[in-house]
Amino acid sequence: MSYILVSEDENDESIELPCEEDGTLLLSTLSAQYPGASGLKYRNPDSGALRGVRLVEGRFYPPDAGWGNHVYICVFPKVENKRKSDEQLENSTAKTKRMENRPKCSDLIVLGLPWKTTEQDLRQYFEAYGEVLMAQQESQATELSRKVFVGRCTEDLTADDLREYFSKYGEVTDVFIPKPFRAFAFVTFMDPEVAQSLCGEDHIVKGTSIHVSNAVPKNESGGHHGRMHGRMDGRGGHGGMGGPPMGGFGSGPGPNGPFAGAQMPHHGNMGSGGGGGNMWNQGNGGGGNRGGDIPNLAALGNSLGLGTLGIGGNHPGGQGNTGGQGGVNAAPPTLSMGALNLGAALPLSSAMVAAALGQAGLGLFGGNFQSAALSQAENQGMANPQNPHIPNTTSTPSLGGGNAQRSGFLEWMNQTQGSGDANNSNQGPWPQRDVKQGFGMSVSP
DNA sequence: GTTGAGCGTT
Repeated sequence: MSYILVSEDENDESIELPCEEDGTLLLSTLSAQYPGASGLKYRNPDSGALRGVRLVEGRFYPPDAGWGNHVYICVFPKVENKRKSDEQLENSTAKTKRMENRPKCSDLIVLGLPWKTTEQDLRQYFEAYGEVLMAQQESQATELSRKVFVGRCTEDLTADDLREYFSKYGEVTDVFIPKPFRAFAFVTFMDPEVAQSLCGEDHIVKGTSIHVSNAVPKNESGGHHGRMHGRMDGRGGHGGMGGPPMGGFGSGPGPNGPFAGAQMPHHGNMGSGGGGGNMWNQGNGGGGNRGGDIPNLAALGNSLGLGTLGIGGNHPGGQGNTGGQGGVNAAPPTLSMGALNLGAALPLSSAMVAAALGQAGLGLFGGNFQSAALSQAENQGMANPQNPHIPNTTSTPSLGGGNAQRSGFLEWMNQTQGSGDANNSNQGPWPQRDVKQGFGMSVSP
């Protein structure tokens, strides 16, 4: 294992950072010691100039001559103050200008995370791009991961049997066997990692082959038994146009952008608006369980492995609520929606979009995301944070096509500001990065 | 027969 010397400043004490087997240095390794660092540079002894280190998809690549004995210096993203200077603005690239002209975003949704991903992991990864105010795994994930579902139980298996058997893996804090007999049980461990480690396995308990898997959240989705079926197909409603499927965000982008409704003091009205329909299929027409939509989204997000981040935020303090009254009301206590940033309600819908597109990836949401972070993300091709080798290049079929059967939400996403013309694809007031670049990502102003 | 309760209601 080789180490390279890294310091925060040219005169600071340096830290030896371990390289990977292929000789690269992981950005995450750097971030672990220098939170927020986004790059590396070193003094080229020949020219006396500073030289940047190549960074591709989360890996620093050594100079042609190898890492050598240079002391590498951390580079930190420029934060704030850029947009204030007209001079700098003029010097900036068109892309930068474009981004500076749009309201900053501060919330990211991160999809496709492994179940094992911790908030610490999220924080560590994203600190390279700026201050991370909040990194949250939907709150029940931690709780739920302590509990496993035990399928194929037989009636002779008692709670004590299960407790005794599973105790060899770790402390069992609870065993639940539904009555009347339903051929399954839940076993809760003290240590989530123990629970996690057992998932997917078959075990023999008292001669019975049982199957252990993740416990699915219960009491979710507004009473649809916690599953994604229910009325997500949006049929049977009475119509009306406009309004996103979730309802509550107003029929058009407000002064603060399309998600203003979620950020404004007044609550969205989950019960009105019509429109909507389903995220996945060709549902048209309205209806559907408004109140349940947000929890459904949450459930989906969780099933995808969802995390939310708040970066450098400038949220309207305490205002708004996540997705309107209905959603909040319908959210089970374990969702603790209040703990989510405002943007989080909508990132959940981003999860829906990404899921509908069969993508795992990133979504950026919210109002004030630092452009530095965004451009960093762009520069890195929005590599999958969990696997920098896999950029999210999944194609995005049929989203921008102006399909009349497109889902209400996607249609809404594509509408032109103020016009409500759903056929104006890709003309919405927010960048259609997800569509145009094929990333599983959306950015909202 | 492979996904749980009740509390009491933002």
